[in-house]
Amino acid sequence: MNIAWDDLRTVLMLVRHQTLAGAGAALSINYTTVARRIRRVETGLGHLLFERSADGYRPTEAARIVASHAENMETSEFDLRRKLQGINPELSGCLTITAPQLLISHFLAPVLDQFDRAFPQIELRILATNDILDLTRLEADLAIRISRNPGDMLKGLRLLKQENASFAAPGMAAQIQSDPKAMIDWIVYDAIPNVPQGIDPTYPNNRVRFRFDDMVAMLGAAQAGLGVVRVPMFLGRAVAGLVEVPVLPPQPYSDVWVVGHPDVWPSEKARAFREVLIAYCKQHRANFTS
Amino acid sequence: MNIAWDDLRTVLMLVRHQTLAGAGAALSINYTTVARRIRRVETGLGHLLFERSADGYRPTEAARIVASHAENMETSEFDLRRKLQGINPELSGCLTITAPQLLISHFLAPVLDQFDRAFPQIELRILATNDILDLTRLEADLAIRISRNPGDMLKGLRLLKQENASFAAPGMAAQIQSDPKAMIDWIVYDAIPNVPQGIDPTYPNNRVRFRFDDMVAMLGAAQAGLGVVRVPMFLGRAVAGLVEVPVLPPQPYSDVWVVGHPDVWPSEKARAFREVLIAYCKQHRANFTS
DNA sequence: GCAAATACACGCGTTTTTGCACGAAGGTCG
DNA sequence: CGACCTTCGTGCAAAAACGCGTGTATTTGC
Repeated sequence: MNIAWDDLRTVLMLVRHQTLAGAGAALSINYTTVARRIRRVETGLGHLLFERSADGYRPTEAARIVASHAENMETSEFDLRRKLQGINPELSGCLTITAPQLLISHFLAPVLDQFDRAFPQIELRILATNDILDLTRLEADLAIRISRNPGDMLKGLRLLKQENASFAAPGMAAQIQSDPKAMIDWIVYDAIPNVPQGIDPTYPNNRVRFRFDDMVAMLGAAQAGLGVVRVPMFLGRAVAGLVEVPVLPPQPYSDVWVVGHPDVWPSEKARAFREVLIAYCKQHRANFTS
Repeated sequence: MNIAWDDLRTVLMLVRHQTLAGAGAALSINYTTVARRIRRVETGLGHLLFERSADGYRPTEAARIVASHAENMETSEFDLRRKLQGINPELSGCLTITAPQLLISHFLAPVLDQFDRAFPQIELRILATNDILDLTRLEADLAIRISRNPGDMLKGLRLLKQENASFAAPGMAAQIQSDPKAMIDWIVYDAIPNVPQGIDPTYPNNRVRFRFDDMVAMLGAAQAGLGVVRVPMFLGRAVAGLVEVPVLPPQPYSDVWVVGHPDVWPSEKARAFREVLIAYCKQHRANFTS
């Protein structure tokens, strides 16, 4: 008569992943165990939940109903874990931060060092990705993001105003300076596949030479002298082998924010990290604008 | 990192019951297991959840937070089980009905017999109680209730209009008839502790002799000739050793309803039971009014 | 048309979880 | 003040759950 809640979670995972192995991996258990739990919950509820086939378990209508309620339970679990994280007074344990790779590698790395020295009991976990992680699902405790506002229902603090500008390898920079009317090759980001707006009329001839989907590769190409890139000012300045070129005058760009879920935001560990982070940003804010 | 949902339920039960043994009984597990699970979830979450003392486990603030979220999960579980019950097309398995004891013993018993003969695959479970069971928590699938409306958010169908009247043992009835002006002793229900209103002026002298908290005992007392009772008409007529006395003319009384949760209501088993029930009530509705 | 890959089913040995019996501590009542 | 009741903690054996290896069916790719 009594149904195990963990079995409901197993159903949810199987509905999501369609295969025993996939669900097992998501739960960090063997797929055989998934199969056993499914059989158990099926007999317990008195409903067939999946049609077994050679290419996986196909959920029945009943399974979808189970899954949707298990999803509510999962939401409650995340709510709970965030709340507990928020009231945790310890300055020890794990703290997960996410930020764009390039922001970490070319600017934030010293913050990590400082924080680790100041709070050696806290194990810092860094997720360096351009993906927008789901802070509601506790994929990270705090996120450092480049955007116009915190977004969603998140709490946020603006760390830095920033501008972007045009950069190129020194050789190319010299060539542009010596012949402003010559054709200027641009390396642009896939998402905005045109020559930037607002180019100084001194340089009338511009074209897109390459479109990239990855900023790291773009910087490499620019370093190799393949063209001019528009990047945030801190980044162009921080990358060796690039110099600013006056083709594109500095323009306002999305700001740098630290954001977090309201539940997690007040936690001691998050507060401690923000303190170190804010101090560091204040100290180096000149890097971000002209 | 991963927290077992069943452990959260265990925390919920311990917060509710305060003692390991109580929580264990509620979960049908040994109390040592409760203690072990609590320890496990405490280390898993990194929060102390209970203060151990000789008279039980006292929840901390963190435990209350866990419990409140586990309560949401429990609600989801009940939602789920009702939904599944509602879409269950089987005419087999268990069906739980609740009704007031006296309604069952003096009127509904034949329905149970008929239903069991018509649907032998369905195991009928009867909760004969005057308590209002929580259909949301699936304490019963259907309830037969004496009330003015279905109540809550429940679906309902009015089965019978009924009236009540005054009954007494034959000896007492004869005495009342022979001497209408003599003092008439009443046996009344605790909840309404006065002589009923609307008594025929032919019988001017009335007093409360006993107040009871239990209807079965009241009937016994009336059978023994201790006084006059006001009861639903079907009941006075069905009980051996009582006859109607004209002291209190028949009055409208709360009706008989069958009610159920909207999720469970459309289930095949519930539908089948209602069919038998309604037919039986139609056939015998004359018993309930004058 | 055949081989590789993928996915499930089943049986066996191991690990984990659970229940039970016993003992200690604190509170209650005569 | 002492017997009794309730409650929790611990050690041990039984039971349940689990992971692994093997076998089979079906799909995919060449």
